[in-house]
Amino acid sequence: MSLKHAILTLLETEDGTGYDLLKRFEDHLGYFWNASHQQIYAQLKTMHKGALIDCQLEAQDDKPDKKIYTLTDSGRQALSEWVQQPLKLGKVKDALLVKIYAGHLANKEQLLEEMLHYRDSHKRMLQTFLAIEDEYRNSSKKKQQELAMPFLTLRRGIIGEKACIEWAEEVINYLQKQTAGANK
Amino acid sequence: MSLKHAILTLLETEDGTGYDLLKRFEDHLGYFWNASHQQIYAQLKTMHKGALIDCQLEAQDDKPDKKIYTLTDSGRQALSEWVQQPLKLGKVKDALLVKIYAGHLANKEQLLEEMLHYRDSHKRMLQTFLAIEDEYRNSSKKKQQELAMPFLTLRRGIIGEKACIEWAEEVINYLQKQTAGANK
DNA sequence: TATTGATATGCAATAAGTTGCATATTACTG
DNA sequence: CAGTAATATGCAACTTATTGCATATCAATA
Repeated sequence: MSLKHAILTLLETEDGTGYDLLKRFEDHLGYFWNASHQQIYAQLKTMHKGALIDCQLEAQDDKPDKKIYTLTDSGRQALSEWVQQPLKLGKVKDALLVKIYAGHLANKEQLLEEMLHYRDSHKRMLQTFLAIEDEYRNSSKKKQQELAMPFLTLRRGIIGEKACIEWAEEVINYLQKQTAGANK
Repeated sequence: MSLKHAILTLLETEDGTGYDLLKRFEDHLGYFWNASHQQIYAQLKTMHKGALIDCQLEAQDDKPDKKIYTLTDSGRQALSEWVQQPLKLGKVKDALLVKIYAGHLANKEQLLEEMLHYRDSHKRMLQTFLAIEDEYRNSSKKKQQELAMPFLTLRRGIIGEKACIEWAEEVINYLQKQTAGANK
């Protein structure tokens, strides 16, 4: 399992509650890892039982207590062991491609619309990433060195989004020719 | 679930046994969908129960019987319904990026080696895809029209692999500078 | 002739992920 | 003052996927 390792990674950077982690998945790891709050809370419970993380209750007036999780030595070790050992190649599951593969069954106009939407989503994502990149490039040398590795994951996002858009344009181009031809 | 739809898609192109489907996942959909044989056989069973597919036993001398599955009308309809309706965005899970994110904990040489291996795998994959592309471009106009949509999925593969390689080069470049610097 | 690899199928246990529901507070908006 | 969104947590049921095991034949190889 790797949600475990994703959580260890986030906690290694900074302690936090389940909710914090959820936000950080959305904001920082969102491009390459997703997890629902249910999954995160369940995983934290398991990891706490397994002594990979500690939990401090922070009482808050009126609000329910926060559970702030921190790495234990054992958790830190598990993380660095995981980072050392090679990964097996991850499995891909892209339903959109299955759909395109079976695209002759689809209404071309509808497919075109979906592709336009797909392209635009990815364009928006790219803009977001580019803004973060800009911020990084304008930060201090020290900060840049600190964030060098996370920055490389951002680069993956940027390069990946550009690829998505490039491909989407090809598909859109093809579908537009098709639908234009059909209306002649 | 979408393994169901991936299987429907494959069977729509051509009837086949579970084993055939496994091979076709590996050879054709491999870039964007993976499934183990256990998953496929179990899914076929479920789909057969649900009357999305039919099953003809083909007796073979000595060898165990083949179960050749074909789409039913109901299966064909389920597929075209699925193709019509818009998808929700798929979730990404890329453990390598989690690892890079936590890369400051890793041995840089080891990480470098893993990235070199990653790049080379993707280079090989790209070569394979380019060869298939070449084959397509040298086939008849008729064939090209028939395979237009699957060809677009191949294009996704090609563009995606190029992006992987480009990113890998960036990471490798960074890691090489780091390890060189450390040895000075 | 023994072993390996490809063909061909499947069950059972476990792990991982999704969906739906549930609660409780605070802060903002209409 | 009612409704919505954000904060903060979790259970239970269900679906989906992985891992390990199991069987049986045929063809080629060592």
